[in-house]
Amino acid sequence: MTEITTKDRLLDTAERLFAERGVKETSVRDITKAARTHLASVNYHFRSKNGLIRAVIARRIKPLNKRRFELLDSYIAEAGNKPVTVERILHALIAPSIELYLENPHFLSFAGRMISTPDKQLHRIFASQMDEVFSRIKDQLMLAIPDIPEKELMWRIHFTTGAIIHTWTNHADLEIRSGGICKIKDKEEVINELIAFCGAGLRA
Amino acid sequence: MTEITTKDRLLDTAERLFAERGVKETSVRDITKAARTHLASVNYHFRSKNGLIRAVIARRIKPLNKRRFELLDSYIAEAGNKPVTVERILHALIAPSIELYLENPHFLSFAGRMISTPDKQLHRIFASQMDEVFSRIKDQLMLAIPDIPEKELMWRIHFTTGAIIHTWTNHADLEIRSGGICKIKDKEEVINELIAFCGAGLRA
DNA sequence: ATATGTTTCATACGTACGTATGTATCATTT
DNA sequence: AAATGATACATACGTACGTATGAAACATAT
Repeated sequence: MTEITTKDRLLDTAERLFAERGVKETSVRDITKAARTHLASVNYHFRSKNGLIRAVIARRIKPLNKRRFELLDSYIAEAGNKPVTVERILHALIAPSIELYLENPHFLSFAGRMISTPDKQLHRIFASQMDEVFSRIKDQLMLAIPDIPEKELMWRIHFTTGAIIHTWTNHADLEIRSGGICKIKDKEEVINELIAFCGAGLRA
Repeated sequence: MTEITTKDRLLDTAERLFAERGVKETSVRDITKAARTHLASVNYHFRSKNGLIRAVIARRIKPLNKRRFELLDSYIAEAGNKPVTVERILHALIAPSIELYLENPHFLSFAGRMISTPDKQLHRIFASQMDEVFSRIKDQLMLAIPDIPEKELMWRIHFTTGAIIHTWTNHADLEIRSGGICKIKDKEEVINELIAFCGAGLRA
């Protein structure tokens, strides 16, 4: 509950409020009040509100992609000379995000929205990180399903991304609409459903 | 270029600026200035900024869903006693939105973002409209692919939605990343790719 | 114990915002 | 032509915002 430093408390609180209310809708005063510190602390620790936003993002995004690459590399090593299966490639892409979501839902609902933010600077932060991931995923998919033309593959990776991100941002609606039977808490189920859907879509 | 009434000019301008910059990031002053009218006109014609936001949404969302239902109904009639194919069901869901996007890209990139807005009131406007659509789409899909358990179907409709919305909001990234080969302007291609991907995913 | 660097805090500044008000202009009807 | 209602407009109010400043409290090291 109580974090060690003010700086961490600010990061945690900002992350939560950004997710719950939006970035523009959350004032520095809201954040510092909720973090039980003083107004000037954001400017002291992060230079500006924008600095805080960037710090919130930086804290989570690198570890997430690191985990994806670790998984992907392990599957590549495991497969030896043979291509990694589509399902394993998707698992490396999807599972780390769902795991992160269940550890800390705030960041990914925030991030999911920021991926389509009109703020070009913020958008670029996420887009550049995703480019790395897509590049590696695409390489592996081209080995796994070599018959799919590149153009088609790019569309399908795009749709896959959409399905994943929509799950970060809008699973609550699904839970309500499904009368509570589709829950993001069912981690394995979410991952398996995403992999089944996107896997079939990719091979289509 | 020049619209007939101030009211329409405000709607068009607001729609564009909301899409380009975001709702919170667009001030009433920005809108009225770009629409070449005076500050007070928003309050006069729409009561408040919030009223303007709602009017922008109302103008587009009903006709969009009307078109979807028209298509779906025509496919149902055409199929007679037999179930409508998955591909036709998806066509009724997808094609009207891509067509609207190409007529007026502003609304759907705005709407795509608003579907995951933390603003509960705004979110509800979109979510309630989508509930209607999902309900009818789901009924038809249950006839088309009766072997898929309901829970699984709901997940897959959710993923389908994600793929579509992500295309409204983030196709520009795909176009860049693909070196220009995947373009939303290729209407038939986008629709066909979406249908192929989601169709395969739904049947998986 | 004193000095030094770090963190906390109260407060102030300038700006931008949504909205309300009062008046002026225009169009329509009689 | 006069009256009436709709629209346009300039302007003011109060509030909320991000940031800056300078002093206070605290911790650490010598």
